[in-house]
Amino acid sequence: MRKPCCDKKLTNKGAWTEQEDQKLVDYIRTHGEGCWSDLPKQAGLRRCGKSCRLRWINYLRPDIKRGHFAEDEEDLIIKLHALLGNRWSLIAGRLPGRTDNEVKNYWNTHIRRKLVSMGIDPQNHRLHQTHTLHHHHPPPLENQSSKCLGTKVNTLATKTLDKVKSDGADQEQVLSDAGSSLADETSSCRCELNLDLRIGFPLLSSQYSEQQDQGSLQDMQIDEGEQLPTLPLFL
DNA sequence: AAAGTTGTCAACCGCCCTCCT
DNA sequence: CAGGAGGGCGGTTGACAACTT
Repeated sequence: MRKPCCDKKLTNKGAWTEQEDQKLVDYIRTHGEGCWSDLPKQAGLRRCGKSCRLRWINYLRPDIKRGHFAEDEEDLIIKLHALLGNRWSLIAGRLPGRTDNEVKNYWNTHIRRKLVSMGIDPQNHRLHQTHTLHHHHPPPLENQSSKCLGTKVNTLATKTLDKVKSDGADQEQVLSDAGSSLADETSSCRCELNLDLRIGFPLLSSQYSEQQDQGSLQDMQIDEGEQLPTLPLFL
């Protein structure tokens, strides 16, 4: 039986009060982050150390960017999710001022639903069988490219995660390499993907939705070698 | 206006990993 | 090497708000 991390009878739970926030902020300003297990006692808080850490990281930290996600942030989340899966902390690490919790919540409440409504499986980023963008130009793109890309991306994702996990691997470099590597890998397929893993892309998801709403994507012709819209990823 | 439903997001839980002894 | 402690993470919950009937 695992020991609880703190005595539940002596700790408060639920929403933090302003006074508690102030105590936590004051303590960290003076002593810095670290040693979360001792912090509550030192700071005079009746909270579990983990709860203090979470409150600081997700809410009180001064460099946190709160509020609505920008379109380019949303695009980046989708791309990184296609590459890394539910590794929210890694994804959040690429979004300055965003926390893993915030990214995870945003994914579950906004992006996931959006992808589903567009006929895309949010887990593997593939189009469902019943949806196609190319009604007038069979065979559908997803049949040609997704099988080809799916395997490559899965392999690449595994490699990427291994690198990120391994000692001394620079996350920035690994992700950058993964983007380039995938571009190389996909060059043999019919269509190319823009996998630039940075904020700022030529076609934003909102524009994509707009075009889809207007039906323009359904009739869109994609010539050989032409670049796909960057989102969503047809993996 | 009230009741029911859905959406959002802060916070908690418990598992896993790493570090230290 | 084994075991414990602490930190980090992803999944889930629950309170509250917003919306619908």
